[in-house]
Amino acid sequence: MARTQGSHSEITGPRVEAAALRLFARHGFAAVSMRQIAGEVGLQAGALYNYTPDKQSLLFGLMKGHMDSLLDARAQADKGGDPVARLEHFTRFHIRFHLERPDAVFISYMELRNLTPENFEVIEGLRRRYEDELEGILREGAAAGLFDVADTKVATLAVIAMLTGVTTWYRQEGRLTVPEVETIYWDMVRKAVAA
Amino acid sequence: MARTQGSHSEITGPRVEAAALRLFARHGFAAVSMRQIAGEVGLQAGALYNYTPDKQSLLFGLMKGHMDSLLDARAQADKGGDPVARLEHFTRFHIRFHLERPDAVFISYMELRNLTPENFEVIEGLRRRYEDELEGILREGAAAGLFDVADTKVATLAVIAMLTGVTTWYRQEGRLTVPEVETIYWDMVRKAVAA
DNA sequence: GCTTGATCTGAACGCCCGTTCAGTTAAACC
DNA sequence: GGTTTAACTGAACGGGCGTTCAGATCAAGC
Repeated sequence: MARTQGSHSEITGPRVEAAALRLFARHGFAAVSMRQIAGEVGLQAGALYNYTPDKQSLLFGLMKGHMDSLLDARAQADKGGDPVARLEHFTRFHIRFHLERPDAVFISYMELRNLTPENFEVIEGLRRRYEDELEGILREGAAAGLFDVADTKVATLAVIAMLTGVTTWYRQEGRLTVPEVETIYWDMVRKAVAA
Repeated sequence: MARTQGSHSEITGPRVEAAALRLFARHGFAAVSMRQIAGEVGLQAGALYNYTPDKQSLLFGLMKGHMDSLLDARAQADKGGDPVARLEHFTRFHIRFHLERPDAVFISYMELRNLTPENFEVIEGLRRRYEDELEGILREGAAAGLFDVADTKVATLAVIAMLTGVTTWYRQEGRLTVPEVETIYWDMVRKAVAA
């Protein structure tokens, strides 16, 4: 047996990534085997190596893809304006974006330690670039007297931790819609940094 | 060869737990082997089974121990008072307690998915009991008109996520002392829930 | 319709896994 | 000092791991 009916790399490739994303998020990178991923797609393990040089690259590709699309979406979305408006926009954007891809978020925060040092550096750099977006807003607002934060860097990390935490409890079938959640969090963020 | 010089279970037992804690936190439960843990303590893998029935119990014991001591310490520390004072006390307690045991915190938040369903239920229950402590304070303060939170449950989770986030960036050698960090976070928490 | 190249199988490689256990040694007790 | 018991070794168990590759099969272009 060999090449199977209806096999196409442009279909199988994304299916491999999707299966890896789901399984890594569910069970963790180290606990998922290449055979499991292959099984999910309906392949033998060997066939995966048409799509990734190794397991590590598979993980890195998922995380890099997530961070790239996060930074891209953020760049598209930032409409400028005064710091308060920008902060509200950032808050709502962050919540919406993260709630739309819970698996990728989970992996990107949990599997950092399973990256090789070089790959870790890349992801860390992208994460810092995203944090800098928020820090810039807070710094600008503080300089204008609109915000009062004791330590801009700490405030940045505190706000991001608070916002990202939403992914640990939010359920689509729950009692709150995403816009409602956005508003609740924006209320807390606004007050937390208020002058 | 067999029993080694100076071998005592009351010494080896804690050493096994400490090594497992360190290694699980560093590399993740699934990525750490029993042979690695044993090596760290200077044993063969088989000897570990004098101290734990299996690897899963080792993880569960660490997490249960952490949650128990968290709830114990919290029970000891709650001095009562008005909701604002209690909230400040909770904030400072949470930060201090978590910064004192980063490895246990890391494991307890990251390795939930590696617990068997029954063990998961136990840890989840303890975690909820801890969250209820904060939720009680917020509810009491809101009823008294001291706090203004749109959704008490969401506010609870948001505050805890923000506070726990401190463990991801705080370094002992860094520019901030623990009390300074406590004060910065308390300032944000206070304002975030303020009326 | 033939050829070519992309896609996948199935088997194998060497290695590590969690766990068990008979046997051996050191500590503890009388 | 002899006996008992706690602590540990070393080897083995069956099985799964990531990765490689020759060979088989299908899709696509002429």
